[in-house]
Amino acid sequence: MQEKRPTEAEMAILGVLWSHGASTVRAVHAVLEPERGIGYTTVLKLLQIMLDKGLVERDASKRSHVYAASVERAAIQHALVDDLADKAFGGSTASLVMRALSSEHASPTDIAEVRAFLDQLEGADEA
Amino acid sequence: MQEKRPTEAEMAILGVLWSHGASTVRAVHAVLEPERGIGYTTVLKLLQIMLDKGLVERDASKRSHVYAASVERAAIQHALVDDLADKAFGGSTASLVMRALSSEHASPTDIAEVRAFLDQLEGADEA
DNA sequence: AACAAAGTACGAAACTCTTCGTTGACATCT
DNA sequence: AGATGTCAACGAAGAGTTTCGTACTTTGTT
Repeated sequence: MQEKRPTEAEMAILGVLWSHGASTVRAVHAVLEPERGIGYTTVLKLLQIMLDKGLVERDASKRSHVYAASVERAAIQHALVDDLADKAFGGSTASLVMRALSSEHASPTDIAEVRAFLDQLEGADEA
Repeated sequence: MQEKRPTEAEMAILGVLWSHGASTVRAVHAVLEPERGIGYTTVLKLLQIMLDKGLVERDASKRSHVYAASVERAAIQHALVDDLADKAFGGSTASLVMRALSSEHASPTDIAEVRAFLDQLEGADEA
């Protein structure tokens, strides 16, 4: 069983791999450098560490190795949410959700989206 | 402006202070020792660090200092949720919420709770 | 072949977090 | 007063994370 729960820097890299697909170190660096001022070798090192941890896979058949996420975005998101629920909400997912929805960052659009999602969820239950 | 975002161990201590109210080091330790096997001096040190950071206040007028949380539970929960939304959900609170609700840890009871909360939220909007 | 460009690998430094041992102060009991 | 117990303060160690400089390798160009 593998350890879930990437660190902050690892999440930034996974974010790139998830949205851009398999990428070279250079490509990942090109995305991350402007938004976080991170060096090339830092990205490389992180990817090597993540390879050790099993968070990414790589194709080393060409000179520029190509890295791809080997964990699913949804799985990691679940792990992080459950972890936060445990640490800060006594394990209650419902508390976490309600707190999230009462944030000023939750727009009416967010609320509507969530409600639609909920309708769909319950519809599936009854079917 | 103060740094929000307690670490994991700090959250455990804040949890005790929030639910038990102001407490001595010994009292906090009594709660945390069984569930996490943490030493007395570790709790003390953590509380001293948290005092520096402004996460707790203390009354040192008696021999056994009494510590109290100086941040609100809701505020910290908000900060942590927003932080997670940024790091793992591209800043979208709605995505985070939906992911939380689709977890196997979200029971039908949780769903019902959230729906009720949503009804109330929208009711308030329309009023 | 020599040189430059682009890559990977490695090691180490700087930080943060967590942990606890040790020390010295103070209090209590006999 | 002396012994015992309780407490705060401090320092330091170990682990994990993030960072990058340096060195070595491979490829391409002249």
